[in-house]
Amino acid sequence: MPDRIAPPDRIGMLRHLSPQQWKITSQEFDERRVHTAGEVISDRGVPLSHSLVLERGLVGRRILSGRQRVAKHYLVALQVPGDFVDLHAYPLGVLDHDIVAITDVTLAAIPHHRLSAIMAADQDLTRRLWSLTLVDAAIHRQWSLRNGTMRALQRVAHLFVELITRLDLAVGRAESYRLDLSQRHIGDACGLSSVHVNRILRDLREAGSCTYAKGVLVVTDRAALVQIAGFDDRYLYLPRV
Amino acid sequence: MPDRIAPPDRIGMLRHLSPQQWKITSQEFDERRVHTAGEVISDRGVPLSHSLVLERGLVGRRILSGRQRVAKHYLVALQVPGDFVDLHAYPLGVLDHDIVAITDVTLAAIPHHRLSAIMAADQDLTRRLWSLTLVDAAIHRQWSLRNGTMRALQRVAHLFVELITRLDLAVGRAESYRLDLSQRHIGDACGLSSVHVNRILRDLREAGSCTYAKGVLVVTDRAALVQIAGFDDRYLYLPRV
DNA sequence: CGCCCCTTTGAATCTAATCAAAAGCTGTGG
DNA sequence: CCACAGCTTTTGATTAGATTCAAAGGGGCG
Repeated sequence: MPDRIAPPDRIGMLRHLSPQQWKITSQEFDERRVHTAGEVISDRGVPLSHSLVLERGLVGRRILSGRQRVAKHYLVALQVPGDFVDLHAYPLGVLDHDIVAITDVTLAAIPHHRLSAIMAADQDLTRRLWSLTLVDAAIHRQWSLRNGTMRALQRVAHLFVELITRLDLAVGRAESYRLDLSQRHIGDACGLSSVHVNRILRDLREAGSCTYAKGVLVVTDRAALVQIAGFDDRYLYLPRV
Repeated sequence: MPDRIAPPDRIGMLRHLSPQQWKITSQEFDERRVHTAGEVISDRGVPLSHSLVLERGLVGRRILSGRQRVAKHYLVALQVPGDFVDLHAYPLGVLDHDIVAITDVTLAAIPHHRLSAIMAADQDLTRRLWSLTLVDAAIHRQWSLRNGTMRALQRVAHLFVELITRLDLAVGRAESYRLDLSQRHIGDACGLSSVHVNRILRDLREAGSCTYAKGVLVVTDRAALVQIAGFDDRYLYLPRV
């Protein structure tokens, strides 16, 4: 019998799997990993033999843009608890981006050969795991749209609404969220300078929709924030609860 | 014996499947479709029972941004011959974007239930089809990076280099490419106004790297264009040939 | 205490959007 | 065959949004 760890909870996007499917899958995790804020969890181009589920904290997927003198970071994705962070490494083998811990995080790791084994026995499970990676792709499309068509205020609002919508699913609805993103992180995700993000956060505060300070987002007027963001959650393919 | 059509060629990204796998898959296509430039091939939110391989022409994936008075179009992806256009509709069932014909196109359709049948018999084929959808996701990440971090000149150059790299794989290397994208299309893909795209095309021409006129891209100095784009093809996960 | 990173604000600059207008092309119908 | 409508391309002028540079204040940590 191979080594096992206590299985991760079935929360957030993992609800796309049935309870039975998650029971089978979650037993195959063999390692729990802890990283502190800022650590690089895996580097682009390195072959991976495990995939990770995020249990606690926030993880970013990062591309170093323009390998000129000043390496600028750009965030192509943020993962919340209940997300597979790098399930796409299972079919692809190697990733085109780094994975970094935004906050202190804990992750559960499952070896690809075990994934392979349980998928061989359940075609529907395969289809659902595949779907999970495609929801990520849908989110990429929306980020691309965001940075391609929206002004700064809307971009930040849209990012906020996306994150709280996903967090609602993972940890329950609240009016205050500990994101622990620096203004630089927000800029890296929205294609803005951190200076400009700062001004936008002031604008959002003065508009009375939300305040962001010390890594905590307080949503004072959710409807207003959704309105500014022009947010439509269909692209998230939220599982029924 | 169900109805069949002449199988599509195994070109471009389809080379991620082995010849044997493609032989099996390509026999299951049951319909060939033709659309003229500008037609909507499928609408967001509509359940799909087939997936499509692009045989000829260019297809765009489009999101209508800001459903206010003036519906603005944004292109989240462009597909070239040899691409599955909407394989992700197989696991997802429904798409979050429209699919439109940029040029006159021909497509081959395969029903999802047949895909399901052949994947049940070949786990490696499943993994490779899954990979194809993940290469699309990697391209989304790069588009997001492009619109999030690059200035207009680099964005257009990067789009051009990406497209010709993918077309090289599908139809062979050349120094001239019939893209048939209008300047508005290029703007919709790069998050720029068509007016600005026009000026950028002039800049690229005057820089001596390429000329774009009447839908035809003539690459006069490929190295210079790649240089301007800061292009690194690793994200395309190109199959060996 | 001192260092470093994050936040905040101001000023100048620059990039791209917007507004406006004309020229070129294409297909249609008289 | 020509006239016209509609769309794309092109250029100019103005405006708006975001970057960059600069500098100061705050907080956490060794």
